[in-house]
Amino acid sequence: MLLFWERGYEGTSVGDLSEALDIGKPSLYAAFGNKENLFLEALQLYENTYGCFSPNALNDAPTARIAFAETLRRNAESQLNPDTPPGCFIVLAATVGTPQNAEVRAHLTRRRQATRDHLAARLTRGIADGDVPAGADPQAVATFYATVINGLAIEARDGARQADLDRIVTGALAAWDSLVGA
Amino acid sequence: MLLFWERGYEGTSVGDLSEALDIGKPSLYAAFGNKENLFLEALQLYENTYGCFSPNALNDAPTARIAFAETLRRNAESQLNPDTPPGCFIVLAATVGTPQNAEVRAHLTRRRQATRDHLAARLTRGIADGDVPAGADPQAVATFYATVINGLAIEARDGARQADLDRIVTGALAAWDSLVGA
DNA sequence: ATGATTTTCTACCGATCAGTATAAAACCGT
DNA sequence: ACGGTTTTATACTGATCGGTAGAAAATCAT
Repeated sequence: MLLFWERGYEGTSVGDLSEALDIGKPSLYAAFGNKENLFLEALQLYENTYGCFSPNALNDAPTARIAFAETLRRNAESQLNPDTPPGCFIVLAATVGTPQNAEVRAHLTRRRQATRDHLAARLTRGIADGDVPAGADPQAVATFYATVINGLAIEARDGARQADLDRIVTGALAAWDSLVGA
Repeated sequence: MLLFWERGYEGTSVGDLSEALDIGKPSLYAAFGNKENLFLEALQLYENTYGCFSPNALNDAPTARIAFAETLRRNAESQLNPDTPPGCFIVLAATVGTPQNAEVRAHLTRRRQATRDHLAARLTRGIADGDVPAGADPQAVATFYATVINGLAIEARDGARQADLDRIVTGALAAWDSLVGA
């Protein structure tokens, strides 16, 4: 997971993984089948542990605004966890590459779309709960914050510090009223 | 340029380039030296033609706010130019990869930093011109909008449409007053 | 048109890629 | 201790990587 996170799907060879895990390549293939499946299991592990996006933080908060604030703050923090490579695995590991790995990229695109859908659903609930104006466009607002989350991954890779990311989050949250049409 | 743009640095082989240009590999090497230099020349061509960020649009506008609005709108449009791959070359072509290509990634990181610096410089000028509050933090504001620009590249790659990107830009601009401390 | 120069084509280099055949070694219940 | 099973280490496959040697072909000045 850490190697895929640091170098991406195509930047990580099965030999690298075999060496890092101190396990022979045949054992690796016996356990995971092939490189793509191994990557998908690493992605699953990522989402279950260090994942930069937490649906729980989104749903547990009492209002949509608080939920988004908490989600973005956690996101900014997890993107610079000193124990792991900077930036979000899902955003960075496979955005471009060879045609033969298109399926891996499509899988990560679907994960990013899932994040967008989670954000939009929380806004829809906020409208139902009455803490978001009825005229708000959940898809549009969700896409804006998803864009910020994606952009944070690049910033983190470029060497941004925690204070930098926190300021970005604060700026994004400042747009809330205008975005939801308050 | 189009191949590197579509597939990234490591996702594009010299054989692919040789075939696409209908030029033998030895001719390619005679003209460009090696793959890395060829990539840097493709990047130069990108910045001179389709580049998603235009310093001119930033400096020609009368106020910083208008400059940022124009810059972001042009950016959102160029990221979905139907004649070229979606998303910004500089953001997408090499964000992760093998250690041996670290220098290529560092080069693109420097280009992204240059964009950030351009944005900050325009804000500093805005303060001098009096159209931006004196208390504004140019670096912080510039980093926020750079993050949005980076995030747009991912959105474009994920299949966003022009209206989607335009809404993101509108949302980002809505945060202006709060960001500059008006 | 000719001799010299440049360009291009074919074929190759060693290294590395994802993936595997084979056989030794470790483990297991009995 | 033993036969049967699983795991592991070595060594390999064909394909592709970035890059190049050497010969053929096209170009050029005269």
